Amino acid sequence: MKMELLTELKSEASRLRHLLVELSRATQLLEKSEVGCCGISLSQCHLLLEVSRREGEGETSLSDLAAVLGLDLSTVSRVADGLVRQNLLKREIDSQDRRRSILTLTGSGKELVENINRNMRAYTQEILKQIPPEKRPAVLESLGLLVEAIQKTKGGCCGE
Amino acid sequence: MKMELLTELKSEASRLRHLLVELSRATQLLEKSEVGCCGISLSQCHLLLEVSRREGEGETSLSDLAAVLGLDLSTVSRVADGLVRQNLLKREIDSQDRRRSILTLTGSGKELVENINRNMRAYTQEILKQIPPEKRPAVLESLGLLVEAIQKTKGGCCGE
DNA sequence: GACAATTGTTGTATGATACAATTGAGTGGG
DNA sequence: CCCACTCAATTGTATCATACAACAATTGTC
Repeated sequence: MKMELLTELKSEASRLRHLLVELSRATQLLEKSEVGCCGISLSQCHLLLEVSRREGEGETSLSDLAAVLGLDLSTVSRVADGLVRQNLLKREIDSQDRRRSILTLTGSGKELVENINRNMRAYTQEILKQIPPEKRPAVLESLGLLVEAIQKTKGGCCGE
Repeated sequence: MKMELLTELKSEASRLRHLLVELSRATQLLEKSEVGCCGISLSQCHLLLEVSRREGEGETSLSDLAAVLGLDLSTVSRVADGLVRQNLLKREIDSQDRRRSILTLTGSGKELVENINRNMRAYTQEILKQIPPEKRPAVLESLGLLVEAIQKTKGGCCGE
């Protein structure tokens, strides 16, 4: 009995692994095809969307973004540079704490985000349409479970 | 009626989008943490695993890999270079068609792949353990549906 | 055998990223 | 009040990942 469960876990794990690889390739191709069209790079896009997502929930500093995006501050600083240079973001010094830079969307920034959101919305709808309507709730629920499970599992390193 | 369905599609799409972003971040962090430990880079790891996966199903050339991995030939060529230099892969000229290079794992290559597989197996099992056993089959099925759906949806570009 | 197509390599450029060193601000203890 | 300490951001430097273009070697076709 115990044996069977273990075997099952292993075979499920192997399937999961394969699916994760597939998924990663699929979404990568996807992002590649989406990008460039907007005139900004992929990481610029991520950063811009994150700033947009956080507007209304208080001000966003570079270190906030670094934490959320899981990137080094220096990386975020440079990516933001690009967006500021393209007049999509504005950098302002926080008057409360003058070490912090606050990022906000400019007018063109907002427009671009609107555009990107429109396209992403259309795109995810297309994906959903490929899935039978009655299965969609299950797919979303499952994906949620998976994301949570991955986040909980802090990836141990090879050697340890 | 129609209206409701449309609204539902939209709200599901929005949730899907959010989940995809989360998933992408989670797996990215994951890969980052896994990598480096094996002494090879992330793309080297992908390539190496792909070569390993294809052993037994015939010989693997650089363009085969480029196609499967969705990368440019030049990229694959250079990534493979690194692995050959580290004596993990062997490059041999196909005697049937001397333009082609056939990649095969060396002894150390096989060892490393074994190691990586062991760790990835352990890791995906850990993820699965975070999901209630009765839900696992549904999660796997859903993920499969999703991958398929994404692959079918050829990503249209922003502007179009 | 000339020419088009295929396979791979190399030059060059860009993007994404991290780590280390540095600068400029806040902060708390003596 | 000043010093040591911490924190936010920037900049220098290095590496990896990647693409496109130009080129070389082969192969297959007519």
